[in-house]
Amino acid sequence: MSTDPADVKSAKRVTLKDVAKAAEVSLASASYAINGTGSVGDQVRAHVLKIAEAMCYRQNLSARAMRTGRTGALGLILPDFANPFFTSLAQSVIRSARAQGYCVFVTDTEGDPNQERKAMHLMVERGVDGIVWFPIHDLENGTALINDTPTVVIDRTVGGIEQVHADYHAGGRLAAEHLVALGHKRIGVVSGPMSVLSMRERCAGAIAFIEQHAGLVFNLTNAFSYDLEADVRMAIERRDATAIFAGADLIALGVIQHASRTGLRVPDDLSVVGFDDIPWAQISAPPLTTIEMPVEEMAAEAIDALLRRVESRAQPRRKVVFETALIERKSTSRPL
Amino acid sequence: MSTDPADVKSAKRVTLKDVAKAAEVSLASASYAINGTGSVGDQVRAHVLKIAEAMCYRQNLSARAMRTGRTGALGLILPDFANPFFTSLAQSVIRSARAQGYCVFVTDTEGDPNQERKAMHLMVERGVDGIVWFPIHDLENGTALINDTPTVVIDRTVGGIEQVHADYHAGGRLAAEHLVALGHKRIGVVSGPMSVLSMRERCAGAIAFIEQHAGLVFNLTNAFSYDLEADVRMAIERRDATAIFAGADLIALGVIQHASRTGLRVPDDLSVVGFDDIPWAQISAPPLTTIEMPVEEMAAEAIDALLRRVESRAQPRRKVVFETALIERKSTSRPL
DNA sequence: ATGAAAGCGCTAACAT
DNA sequence: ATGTTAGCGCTTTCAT
Repeated sequence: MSTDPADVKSAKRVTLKDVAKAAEVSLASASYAINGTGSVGDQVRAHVLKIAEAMCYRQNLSARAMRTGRTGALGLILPDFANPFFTSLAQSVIRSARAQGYCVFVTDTEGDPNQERKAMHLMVERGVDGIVWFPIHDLENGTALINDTPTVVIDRTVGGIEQVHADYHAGGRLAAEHLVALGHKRIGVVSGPMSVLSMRERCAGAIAFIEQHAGLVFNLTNAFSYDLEADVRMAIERRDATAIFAGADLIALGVIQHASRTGLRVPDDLSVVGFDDIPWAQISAPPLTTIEMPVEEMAAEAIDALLRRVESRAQPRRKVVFETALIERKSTSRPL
Repeated sequence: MSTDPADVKSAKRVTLKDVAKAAEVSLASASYAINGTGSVGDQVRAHVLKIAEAMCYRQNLSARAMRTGRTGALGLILPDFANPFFTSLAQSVIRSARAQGYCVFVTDTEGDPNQERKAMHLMVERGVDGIVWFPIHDLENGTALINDTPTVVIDRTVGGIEQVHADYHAGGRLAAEHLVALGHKRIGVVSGPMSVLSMRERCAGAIAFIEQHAGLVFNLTNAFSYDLEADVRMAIERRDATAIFAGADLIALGVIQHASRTGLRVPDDLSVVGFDDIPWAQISAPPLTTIEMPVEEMAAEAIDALLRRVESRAQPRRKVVFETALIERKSTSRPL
């Protein structure tokens, strides 16, 4: 009579054993049928599958993990969720992983190396099959942290671990070339924190080209932030640069807004190039010209490399470097 | 001699048994010591802990999960990572969960109800202790999907499941009040997709107040997107509204940029209010006046409610509603 | 093709 | 306070 879910009982989940019993086959056959492994007769398989479906059977992946040593879970560790760059990356990683049948634990470290260490430990305890790691800083050697769990590092330089990078140096150069090609002679640089190699390289790439083909008017550092420090605000107000290369889009956006607020028109009075191509870049006013890295491809490569290591730990340790590209929008033009 | 990790062997992880053996105690005592459960002598506990540390012991949480029926993992399911609103929410959920010792599987459904169903199943299989769910649409009844896993829904209305909402109606009214208080008499509305209750309520709240205290010049719908549809672009260009309420910040930003592009100054010629207070709102030009919901508190409440249900399923099903607030920035002013 | 049974690492009765 | 031991649900070897 009552098919309603009022028969809650203790609501125990149905197990493979229940299915096997209901289907009147052995545990093994049920397992074979459901996983498509061993050998089972066609009608048996079909029958088991039907029963399982009818009983709403769901595998217990913890149990399976214990037997197989594989959890089918991956970990993603990144410094800060609030930063839009990491968000794009997270999305790509999660989707790539899903496409390969993996689920991902996501955690951020709030920029704190202590939390980072704890996060790594936690992932290992949880038995993730692999870790995609965007470290806070470059590291001499990261092997102690990962405890033999297959890991690939994105964007940073960490000894002893496979890495996926973009060609930051070339990217910086690309930005500078663009500015010089436009005819700019007096160019300023506002870098992000120089503590990470990827930032040093962007700026080195840009500066080398600028010094050779134009003039470097200033070279300042700012936090990885939309808010500008006093010295860079002053440099903008001094107006002796006709163009600025910013080491990150967030900073570039800050530059644009400070310039606008102090009466400089972008791009007429001041051209601005960023780096990263975060989503915000498209909706800024004017839309930001920037250097893009192929985030999606980098994420896919990270996952591929990771799963390759999961299959067989004896992988050569590689570092794959992706090309960057100039995305020309409206924040740059010829100097007046 | 060689203490270097060259003795890789088969690199088997050290188990509790190994620790117990090395510490010369029973498995149980080792477990007690490490989990701080049962009763163990102080020196024994200390000894076990030291050995475990020295051997780099890490619990196997799959095994523990199998015994205890608890995985210590939560699932977060949301429609779309690219949308900045979900990102803030995800960050808050992850941090709240971490504070309570939980790790979270994150997945997006790309706005596809099919993927949503699959995601729910996957979470159940993985044995998450609970699910924080931001559904794509409102649902008559969601109980079939969750298969008895404790779940709390955010922002949507789903029958049979605990919910955490903001007071959308009051928020919409707040926005309208602000515009009317500024002296606007001709106000337009650009809503987001009306298929979800939270959007219908925002707009209902705004429109009711506008019709009573000013004039509703137009009432259009747009996708949840920065890009504007033809009819709303035309409505803006027609210039018979001095202010616009947008059902979402993303849309508000689109309105601002289209207005600017067609020669309207914001806020002088056109005031714009949004809804959500996404991170981008602060950096738009001009910074966007908007209605904020307390995302962090909502996430914390969701996690709390969830964990309460995890402790004991026999919780009354509640719906908790948070207040919204007006964030006054620079996109609104008195009409000229 | 199918079944019986061992055991993954752990926790929690239960004995001592 | 400490030890012994029975499973949790599953996969997989080994018989049949």
